[in-house]
Amino acid sequence: MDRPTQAPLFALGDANNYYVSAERCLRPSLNGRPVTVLSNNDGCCIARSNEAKELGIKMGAPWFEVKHLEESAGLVALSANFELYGEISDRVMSLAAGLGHRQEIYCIDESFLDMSGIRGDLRARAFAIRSRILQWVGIPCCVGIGPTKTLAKLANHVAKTAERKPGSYPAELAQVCNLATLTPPDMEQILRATPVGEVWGVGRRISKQLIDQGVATALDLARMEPAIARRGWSVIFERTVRELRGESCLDLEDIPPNKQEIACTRSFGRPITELRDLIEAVSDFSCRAAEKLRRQNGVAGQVMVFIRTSPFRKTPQYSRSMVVPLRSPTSDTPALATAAAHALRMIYRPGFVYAKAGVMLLDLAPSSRVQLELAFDTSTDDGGVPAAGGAHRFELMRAVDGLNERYGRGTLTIGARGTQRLAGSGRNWQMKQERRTPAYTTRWSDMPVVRA
DNA sequence: TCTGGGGTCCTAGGACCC
DNA sequence: TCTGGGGTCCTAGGACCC
Repeated sequence: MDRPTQAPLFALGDANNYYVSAERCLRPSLNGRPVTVLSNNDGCCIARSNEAKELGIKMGAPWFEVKHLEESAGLVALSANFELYGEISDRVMSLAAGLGHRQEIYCIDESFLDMSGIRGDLRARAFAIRSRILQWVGIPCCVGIGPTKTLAKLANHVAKTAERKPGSYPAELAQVCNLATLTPPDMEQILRATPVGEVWGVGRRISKQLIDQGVATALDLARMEPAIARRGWSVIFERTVRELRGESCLDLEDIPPNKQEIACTRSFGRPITELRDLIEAVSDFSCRAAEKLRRQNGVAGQVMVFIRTSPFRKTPQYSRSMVVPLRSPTSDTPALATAAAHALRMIYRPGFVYAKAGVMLLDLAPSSRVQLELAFDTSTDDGGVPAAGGAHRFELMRAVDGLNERYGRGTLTIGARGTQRLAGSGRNWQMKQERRTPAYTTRWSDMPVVRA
């Protein structure tokens, strides 16, 4: 318990081209081929193999713009299978945890590790974990180590780039890069070779502003006065500069905080104009969002709904959202779905071609106390919105969630009749079914769809 | 024809109050 | 003609991340 205070040291482990690598775990025949994974409705490329990157396919590239590469270059495109990626991620994360004493799972394919005070050859340790993940799960990873999270991120960038583009950085930094062991001149070289836009926290907009002011590399940014960063941009950006200079400002968050908002949004697979179709979509989104909410034992105080036309089309544009406060916070699907439908009716305008809609649950709180209070409250909300209606109702919801988790989502749905699959109808539906090979099909079932 | 989804945080500006 | 100052709270919008 009483570890002496150490100089902080962080590692960032990150899977390479994660979604593509996950697909390759199941289908080794994809190795060596250009592969891309497509977003919902096969809209755009959200992951690319190195071979696909070499074809010039950009992150987020619309599928219709690169589709011709299927014919001309043997590009393989797959519809995303997020359930699979989640399950493989769990395995990767549990192995990566061995790298440090604490782990923060940052996203599906990245985790930060606290390596402060760990003795021995850290580089060798990271290589050992890396090869274990590759061997046992089949996912290639890179590891970056540094005295701050921002520098660990940068080290990871160096490790990945040195591997993929020989000559960009010293070859001995490929796959695992520990910036903490570099001499100051070597460190300067690395920073000088890194475009400022690659620094974690510097996005497109700030990057452009920095370059306009002659701050083009990570080294230039590290030499900026933090006060200037704050005055010119924000406190967040000041922190980025400090971290880049080696001053640790961001702690490891090994206990994930509960979400402050929960969203479910989709682009539609086809143009939508009718209110009826939007209501079905929004009911479905409410349902999914409510499940996530109950999973974190939360209740929502507000529901937000938005609808919008496509900004990429020349057609008349319309985009509106509305927040509906709930009289009492709840995680009850019908209550949330009714509120969402109510908001939708308020903002819907006929005559537009809608491309996207979403439901967000806001003003979240832990449910324990509220549920207890509601156990004695069976009143209905304003406008006929049923209130949560007691603890047994909550139990019913959880039971339905359990069935859906076990037998596949959509086994049982509440309230929304005829939930139509407007979104998520991928091009390779049959391939998706095929992919459920025994190694990963703990939740598949042939149960008939039952609608409550 | 066809352009993802799900988050966090900060800031500016308006409303309101004394 | 001239038209305070400072505080709080809320929201919309914009930036960032993967």
